[in-house]
Amino acid sequence: METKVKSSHLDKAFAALGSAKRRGMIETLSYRPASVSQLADEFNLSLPAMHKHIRLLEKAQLIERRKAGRTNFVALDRQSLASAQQWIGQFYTEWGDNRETLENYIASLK
Amino acid sequence: METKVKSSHLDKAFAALGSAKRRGMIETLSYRPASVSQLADEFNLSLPAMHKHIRLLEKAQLIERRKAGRTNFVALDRQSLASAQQWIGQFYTEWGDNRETLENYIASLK
DNA sequence: ATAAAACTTAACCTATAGGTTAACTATATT
DNA sequence: AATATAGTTAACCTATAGGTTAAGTTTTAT
Repeated sequence: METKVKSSHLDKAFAALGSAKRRGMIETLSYRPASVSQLADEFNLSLPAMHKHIRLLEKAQLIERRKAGRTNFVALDRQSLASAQQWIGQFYTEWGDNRETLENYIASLK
Repeated sequence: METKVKSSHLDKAFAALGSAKRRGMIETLSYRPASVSQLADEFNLSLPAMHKHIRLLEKAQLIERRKAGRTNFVALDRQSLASAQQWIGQFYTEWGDNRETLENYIASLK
């Protein structure tokens, strides 16, 4: 399994996920692709504002975009999502946290 | 399984993870707790600069802090990491992505 | 040919990130 | 008591996020 990803991609992916609005867009796109206008409409954003979110998500490679006529469709690209999840997975594992508490650690230093 | 988390916490956690430096700090803390000075030293940052990162990570609840004498120790708090991972898990599943491509979707609209 | 639709781009504004240096506080050492 | 250690806080600077309005472009509809 390949885990190493260029750091700047993870930077952009995590940063992009740091907005509830954009996470909402990702949720929307998890059901089906949508056009820029449809998203702008759903999230009550002007086209220029949505455009900026789209570009951010695109640079983070969280979505892919394809133009059809005058309409721009975007779809989720689950690979960056996977990379982000895997990065976290290195340090968090579902099967529990049996590490010492900070308190114990400090006590152990004395 | 409880998935719902106050949106602003996820906002802060993901935003905090959107920096390679801070992800490095999290990796360091995944081995053992450390003091603010130790981290500043390891990451070649001034104390005020490190202080800001610490506060960000703390507000995102990615770390906990405890003062012992004049030294401030911080340790990973894996719960926010878990929340972030779970959020992503809703939309990305390891067992594959058999969804249609954007291209196919667009074709299907005609 | 004209006009409308679906963006895109540019100029602008405000807030926040992330660093700096300088000054201040609290704890430990000599 | 004086000094050094380990932070913290404040004032400042620059870059970027995320919105706005206005203008420009490309494609479709009339």
